[in-house]
Amino acid sequence: MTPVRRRTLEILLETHRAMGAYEVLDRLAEDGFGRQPPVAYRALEFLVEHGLAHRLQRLNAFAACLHPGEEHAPVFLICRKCDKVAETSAPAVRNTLHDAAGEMGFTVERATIEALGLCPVCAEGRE
Amino acid sequence: MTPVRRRTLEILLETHRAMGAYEVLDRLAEDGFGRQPPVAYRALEFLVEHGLAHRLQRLNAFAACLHPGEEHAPVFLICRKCDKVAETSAPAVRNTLHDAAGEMGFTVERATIEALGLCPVCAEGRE
DNA sequence: CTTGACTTGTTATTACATAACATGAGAAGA
DNA sequence: TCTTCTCATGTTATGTAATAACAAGTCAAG
Repeated sequence: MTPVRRRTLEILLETHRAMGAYEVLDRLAEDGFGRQPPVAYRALEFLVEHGLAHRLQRLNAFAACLHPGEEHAPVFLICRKCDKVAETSAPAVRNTLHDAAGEMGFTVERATIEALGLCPVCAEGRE
Repeated sequence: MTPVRRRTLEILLETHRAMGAYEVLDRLAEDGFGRQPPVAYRALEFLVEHGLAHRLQRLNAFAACLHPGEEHAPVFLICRKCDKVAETSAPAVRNTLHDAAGEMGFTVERATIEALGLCPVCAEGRE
């Protein structure tokens, strides 16, 4: 865990939002780190590899992992209003997925499960 | 259903692979349609909106819908070797997802479930 | 002290996606 | 028939996301 990587994780944790790589990069640059895309991408890649962050495909964004270390099957609930990301664990979902794939002879190595919708807060207010 | 849209769908069906928008665009151009990105993106957007195709976030790509018309909860099995996409339906997965989200007060509007792995064919041969 | 693995940084380029505007065809209504 | 509206298609230009390829510094093992 190096300074850039630590700072990147801190940024993700502080905002608690789905963040684009370039958004992260801007913050890193403010703190004196490099201003080039690979700086952010490499740090984020590292965090993802080590289970400290996740990549959200739908938004082309990243979010800090809320359950690092634990063996978990993350499911993301992304609010389309405020971009906040709730991460929940639903082993049953994963199991069903693996079973269904297995029936077709397909070997699942990695899975992405993302739900887009409204969080409780935004659902209360007017849309 | 217009010529561009029809041709776009045909292309997706013919290849039966996850295709990037620019890949689709090249084929459309060969057939005399426009060469600019919006041509492909609009046609693909239309197909997705009308349930004739799906967008695969992990690959930034698109694939024809194999069960158009049916009310379905698609789950994608993407082979990382040959890029072929198998689309299966796993209502149980969706149900579990909706339930888990509901417990947290989250309203699911759309969900993306994609599995990356090896298809039976590629799993047989050497990786 | 030197080799090798690794991290960070750079420049440059590629890939993906959309904004904004112009044109033309076809339907709906005066 | 003519006008108007809608919508599909096409364009130019730009914005956003991601990676390739290389240079330089650190640090531990031998």
